Amino acid sequence: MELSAPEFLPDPSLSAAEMEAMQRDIAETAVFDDDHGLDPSALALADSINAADDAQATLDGDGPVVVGVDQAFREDDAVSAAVAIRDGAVVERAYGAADLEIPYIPGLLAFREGSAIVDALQSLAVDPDLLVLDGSGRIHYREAGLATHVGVLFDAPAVGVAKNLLCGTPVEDVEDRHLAAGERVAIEADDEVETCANGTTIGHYYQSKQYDTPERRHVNPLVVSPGHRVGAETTVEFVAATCAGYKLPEPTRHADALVGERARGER
DNA sequence: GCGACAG
DNA sequence: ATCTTGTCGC
Repeated sequence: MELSAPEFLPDPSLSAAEMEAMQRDIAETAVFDDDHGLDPSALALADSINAADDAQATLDGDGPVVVGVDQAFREDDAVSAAVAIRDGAVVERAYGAADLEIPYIPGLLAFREGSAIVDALQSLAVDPDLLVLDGSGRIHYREAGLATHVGVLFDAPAVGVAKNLLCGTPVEDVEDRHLAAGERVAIEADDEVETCANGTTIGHYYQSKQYDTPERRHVNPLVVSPGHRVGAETTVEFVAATCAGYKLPEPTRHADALVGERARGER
């Protein structure tokens, strides 16, 4: 992939104030509406074809390309893996790495892990139809979380998938009740989100998987939000279409597994 | 001042 | 995120 907005490269040496200022610019550049020419059902189709036979799908290769990205950490550097999936089959893998120069700071995650991700994506040959990042996108203090930052850097459709809520208020308390598979609860901007009006839908809780009997065993919902060029509702559709019976989207699971072995020196 | 805070 | 095995339940 080729950088589209190099001026937004996540330079870890910037001051916190400069990082925040950049995020405000990124949020203004970001598009939180559908601009991708991607049909959620095309992704669902790709997944169902999946188990059937990857080999054939790989040969055909005309479905949308979804790229999952994930990071892992070592002593003092971050490694990133990008896995491209088309018609349910892995068609390419790319790795990246970058020294860890700053600690984890809520709201500034992209400046800690971003360089490794950029490194990986720049070496990716295929042109993704959708990027799936592990973290928030629009659900962010300045509407410029990791998924939005990366999406804007490459001007590619992107969504963020997180396991925990960074900020914002769900329209319904999710702590009290376990959601059923497929359920979604909107997350609205509140005072913590400085760049848009309170009440704006900035993402959703999405229950990608749930056990039949929530009594003893339950699964926590995902927190999904638009990264770039995808609306909040479609973000849920995309994530739903890429989850194949597991809590996390398939592209993310692949990236997870690969980056794990890479970080442990297994590859 | 205190709490909250993706990975 | 990471340090880490088995174990309980679906």
